[in-house]
Amino acid sequence: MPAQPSHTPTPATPDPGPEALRADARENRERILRAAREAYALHGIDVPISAIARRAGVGVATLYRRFPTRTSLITEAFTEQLTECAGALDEALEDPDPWRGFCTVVRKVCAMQAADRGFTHAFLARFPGDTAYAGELDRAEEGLALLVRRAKEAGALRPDFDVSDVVLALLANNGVAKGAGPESAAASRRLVGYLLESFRAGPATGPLPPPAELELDRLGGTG
Amino acid sequence: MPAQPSHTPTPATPDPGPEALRADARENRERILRAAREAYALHGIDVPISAIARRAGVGVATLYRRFPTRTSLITEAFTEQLTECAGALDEALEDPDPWRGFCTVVRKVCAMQAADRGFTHAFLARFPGDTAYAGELDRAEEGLALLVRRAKEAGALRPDFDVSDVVLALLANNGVAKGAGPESAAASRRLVGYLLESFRAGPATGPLPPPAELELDRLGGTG
DNA sequence: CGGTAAACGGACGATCCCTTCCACTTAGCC
DNA sequence: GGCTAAGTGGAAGGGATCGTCCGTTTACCG
Repeated sequence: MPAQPSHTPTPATPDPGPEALRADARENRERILRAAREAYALHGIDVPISAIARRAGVGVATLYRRFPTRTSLITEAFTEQLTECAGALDEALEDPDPWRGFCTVVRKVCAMQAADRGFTHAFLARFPGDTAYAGELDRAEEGLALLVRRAKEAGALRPDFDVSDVVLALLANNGVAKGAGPESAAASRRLVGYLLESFRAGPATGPLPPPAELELDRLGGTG
Repeated sequence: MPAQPSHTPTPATPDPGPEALRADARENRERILRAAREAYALHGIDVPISAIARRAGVGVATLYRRFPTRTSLITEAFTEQLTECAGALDEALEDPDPWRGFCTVVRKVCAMQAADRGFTHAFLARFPGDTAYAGELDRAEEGLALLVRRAKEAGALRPDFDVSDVVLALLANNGVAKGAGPESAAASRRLVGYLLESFRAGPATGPLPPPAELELDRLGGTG
């Protein structure tokens, strides 16, 4: 990355932010994001950039100037949904019944996975150098750990449940939800039903294989 | 496909079969299959043909003459494992305890998924016009249905279990097993532990979301 | 041992995708 | 209204993979 001309008004920020854009550019930026969300939801994050540009009715160059890298577009496109996830977690933490909160958040995130083919990929993929994601993820993991602890203390979640089992559930659900149609949504619901049932503390739970050391990053990489 | 010369000894079979090959060609064919299995296990079925050829120590043309299409190579490479699956199912059917048989076959196939990155893809992907697969699949589904019925009658498998839930489990497991390392094998084992527990007939099982109309084909397509 | 056809390998054209470049257009300010 | 810089679209460069072609090599048979 070459040095900027010596005295631009914004020396350290290559991205002036969406508000500083010219009106038409801001409009196009929104169109691109909308198109990207639609395309990702329908076809996963593997859709060519050119397809997104075409769907947005702009040229490829326009897209690239606004989102210099592929990942920056993906990141931006899914920020909304990530926020929604974080909100779901916050709501769950406010529920007086921690088990109900736990179920709700798991159901919600899994339903989002099933509804949007690209979501999990964006959710699980580690974007190098992307600090916004990292912060959210850390916060989410903290909140999740708290929720799990409370649900266990309430005697509703089985004691040998591990926080990483949430990731396990998300990955499993992702495997089911990848198919496009409405039946994959149904399949996802049924899987979550099974899983939540086995997560619940019960009388006759036998020993379980040990939890894998799953992290929210490190996963969803190459598959 | 143009007509053959009028009177070849094998008029209807474009593939003379591995035995009729020249010695060096047969040797190379085996090398290619071995290389393909290794590569698929390590990196999934997305590895370039050229990489497999290189690994096998042959040129690309050699590979293409033996396996005219990408899928023909994949099909051939995974036949062995499919046979193993069928064998596992047969064994399970001979087990006097249908529940134990059921658990064993689920664990086995899921472990194979976790051990071999390409396996599920080859297992679930529908290859148009591939009759060998179709026959095996039909047989497998029959056997599975029988096993499930027996396990239910024995009172070990919950009554609202559906045969398609096996596919559900495989897809879920696939989502977990996609990561390469040993921890994905551990994750797979743990998931299967959870799932089998929730599949087991128990006292306090609440209502479950309805089964999706999952078929062994139609899935694993585009994701 | 020599001939022939099968088999071989590397190079090649086609296709797809990402990314950059450049000449033209247009919004926003004076 | 006109100037300027931001913005735009399409074309072109670069990389990867698929599948084919063709001149060369080699196994097998007589």
